[in-house]
Amino acid sequence: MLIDDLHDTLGSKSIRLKKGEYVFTQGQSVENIFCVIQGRVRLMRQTIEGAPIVIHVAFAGESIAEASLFSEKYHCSALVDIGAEIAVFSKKTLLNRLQTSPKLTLSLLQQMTISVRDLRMLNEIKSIYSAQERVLTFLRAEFKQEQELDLSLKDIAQKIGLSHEAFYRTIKTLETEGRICRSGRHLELVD
Amino acid sequence: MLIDDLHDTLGSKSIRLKKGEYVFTQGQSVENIFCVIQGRVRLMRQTIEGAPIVIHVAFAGESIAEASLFSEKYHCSALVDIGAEIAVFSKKTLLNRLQTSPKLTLSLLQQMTISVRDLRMLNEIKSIYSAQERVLTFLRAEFKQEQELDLSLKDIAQKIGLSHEAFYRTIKTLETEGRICRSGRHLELVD
DNA sequence: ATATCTGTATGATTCAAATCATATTAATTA
DNA sequence: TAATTAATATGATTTGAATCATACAGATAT
Repeated sequence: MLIDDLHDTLGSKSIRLKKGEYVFTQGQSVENIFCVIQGRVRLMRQTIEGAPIVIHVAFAGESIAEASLFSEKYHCSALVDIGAEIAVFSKKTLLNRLQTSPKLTLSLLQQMTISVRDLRMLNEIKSIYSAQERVLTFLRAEFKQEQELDLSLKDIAQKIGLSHEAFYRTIKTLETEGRICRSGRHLELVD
Repeated sequence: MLIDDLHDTLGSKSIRLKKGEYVFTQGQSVENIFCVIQGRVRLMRQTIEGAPIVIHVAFAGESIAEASLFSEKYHCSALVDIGAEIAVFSKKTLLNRLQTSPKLTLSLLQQMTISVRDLRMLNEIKSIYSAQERVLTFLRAEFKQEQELDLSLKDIAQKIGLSHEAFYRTIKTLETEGRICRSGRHLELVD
């Protein structure tokens, strides 16, 4: 786990934030890299014309802003979703340590490759026009990576680029057709 | 540039492939990581039900399959688009060198952060429902990163998740409305 | 130079997802 | 516990992007 490597190498300082508070905001200069220890953080981007969109939802154990390690400014905002404890690592110090700690760098690199794969998968899913196929493909992808992610249906809808109404309807249809099973917000593929 | 770092550290071996040949295919075990020296390579993924979708188009200077550095199998296929010269680096050797060469690892890491940002941007763009707004947002994003990418209109359409017909129509409308300028396949934002 | 394929372009039509509206239930907060 | 907010749900309607079809230009290959 990345956070352990970070902790071993850098020591740790942590902050507690309540729901609604920001870890950082879009455009701020990048001073720190963070890890969610507890709680949940939502990475959002303010689009110029429309509503803010959620880029990522980070759960306990995940690092955030690693993608900004080589950037001047944060390209998104991090909004605390569920009261969180967050480890803080100085970007400058981290960059220095990376020069000499291949283990840490590899750990980060590995995490980034996972992000890339996930993002590509999501892009692929979003290229599917039919809502049914899109949802099914998403569920198959989720199923593969076996990590129970607890997102609200509304969040899933946003993640895969459907209106929440369309998403509700789609999962209802899929359920009636017997292609998925539901228990509350948990969705499961049949067969 | 990553390829220089790779070359310095690993030495280089290169292959020449003609249009239509595959550098690697989805599901093959990952033995090598590649860099495009000349030509163009299309990363594609075969979806189960539908048409193959283009994940990425790699131009000269870009590495491909770095995201598979920690994977067992390639999760996409690399199809040569324009006859290409491609540098080949053994994954195993590369992974070994990464243990001891922080500079190389950082170089890779930096490239991955760029990929992550680009992919997030694309996801954001694909969340926009209106074709016009989607195209405009794409052009704004392209404009920012200043690297003239020479994709066919059809490829751009696919990239941003529009049917090519809808894309042709949209850029036509945007042009008539004076919001973009066109010269052949080159699109430019007005003001 | 000719043939073949691919990209560009536009028209006609369909259809499914967005949108707007309104309840109902669940989850937070006071 | 009550009050408030957010998520789930579903109906009615609109709209605009996909799809199908066809044509032409440009690029590639023979």
